[in-house]
Amino acid sequence: MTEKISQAVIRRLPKYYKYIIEQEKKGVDKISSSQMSRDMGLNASQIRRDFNYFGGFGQQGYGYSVQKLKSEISKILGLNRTYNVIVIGAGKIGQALIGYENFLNEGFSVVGVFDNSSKVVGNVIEGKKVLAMEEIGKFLKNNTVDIGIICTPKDYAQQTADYLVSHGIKGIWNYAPVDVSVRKGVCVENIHLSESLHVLSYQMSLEE
Amino acid sequence: MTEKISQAVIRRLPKYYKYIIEQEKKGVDKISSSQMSRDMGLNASQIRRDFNYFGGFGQQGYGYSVQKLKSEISKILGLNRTYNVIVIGAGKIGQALIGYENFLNEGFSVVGVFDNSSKVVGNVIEGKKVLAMEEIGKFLKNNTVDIGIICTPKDYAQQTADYLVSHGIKGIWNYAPVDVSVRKGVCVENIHLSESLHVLSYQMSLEE
DNA sequence: TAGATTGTTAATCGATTAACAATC
DNA sequence: TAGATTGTTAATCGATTAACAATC
Repeated sequence: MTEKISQAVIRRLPKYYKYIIEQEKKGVDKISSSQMSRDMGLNASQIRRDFNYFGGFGQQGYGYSVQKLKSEISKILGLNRTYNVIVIGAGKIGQALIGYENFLNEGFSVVGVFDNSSKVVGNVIEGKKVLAMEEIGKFLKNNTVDIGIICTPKDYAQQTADYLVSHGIKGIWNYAPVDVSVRKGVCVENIHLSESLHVLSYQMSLEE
Repeated sequence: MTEKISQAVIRRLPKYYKYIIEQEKKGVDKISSSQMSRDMGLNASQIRRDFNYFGGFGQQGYGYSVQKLKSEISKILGLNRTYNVIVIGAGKIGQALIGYENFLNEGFSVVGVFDNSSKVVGNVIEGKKVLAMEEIGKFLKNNTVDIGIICTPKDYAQQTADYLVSHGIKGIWNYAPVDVSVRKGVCVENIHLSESLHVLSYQMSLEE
């Protein structure tokens, strides 16, 4: 599998995964690319080609086993393990993410919550006690943490990322409205909620 | 301007907008595509071509006026007006969005908040009183509302969208973890936070 | 076997980029 | 004017899709 897999393909994988989970819940145990095509609004060739970048896990004349698809895509996405996660910044967005049950379902476990404000430190959110920022270093020494979710104000985002990375964190999920950059070998996803709001207003302005 | 503008171009516009706002804040009043290219990590030709889909607003030999770029892109994105917004579902995510100051900056005004739970109805969140779900109909009759932000549990998302659309709402920003569909003429942006988390775990699994 | 559907190649389509003429 | 930088075309690159052979 030396072939380079494009970002476009990768961004479709979570959609396939979600769809497969739904099918599984419905009790479906076999699915064809043409059925997926109709349900998901993607081209059937594209679906088959996407799967085949990873080796192809269908059966000619039959289709795809939902079980097999689920386990293969889940493996590709790295969802066949658990991730320990900390949340930095227990403001509104931080709190929302701590409680986002969907993450917990899927192997992401919030093991620590940190905040700067003495108003928040000590509070319990979704069963997690908020610790003071100064304790992060110690916490990271004593616990294995895979991912840091940055929910700080934007002026603290980069320094928070730097700090986490220097303490061995390998993944950053950043909700501060500014891109953070990290060294090679560390992964980051920058979330900009306003971008999609602007796309929405763009589209609305076309309708008039 | 009959030429079709691709989704790829449109998704870059908010990034340009954000960048321009930053430059303006720094007091920069002129910018070249090559400088933007370096700062944003995009190809300079692409930047110029993107702007030229909308008519081109630079000056040869000089570059782009930050003021002009800002006002043009803002106009294209439909940000030269105010949007009245309601939030349906005052759970954690709903609350986070109500308080997301960045929206308010940019002409999005939360005029109503609704929830089903009697535990929440009557509470005041960020200065907004939470109303009961039953009041939406009346509210929409008496107020102009442009956008509905859906923060309900996923099983209520589609019916909420249908209801809002039937009462004249033209834009839906959906945070429930399920795609909602709407009739032609109505705009929707479905947000799936977990997708980017899965892309993150995918990337992390490549690093091992 | 006949029918169905994948896997995979080749063709098409669309997006990105290089190049340079236009022009401030 | 000389220098700089846009606007725009043409070339390149990459992603999507059609088509069909492979095969269950």
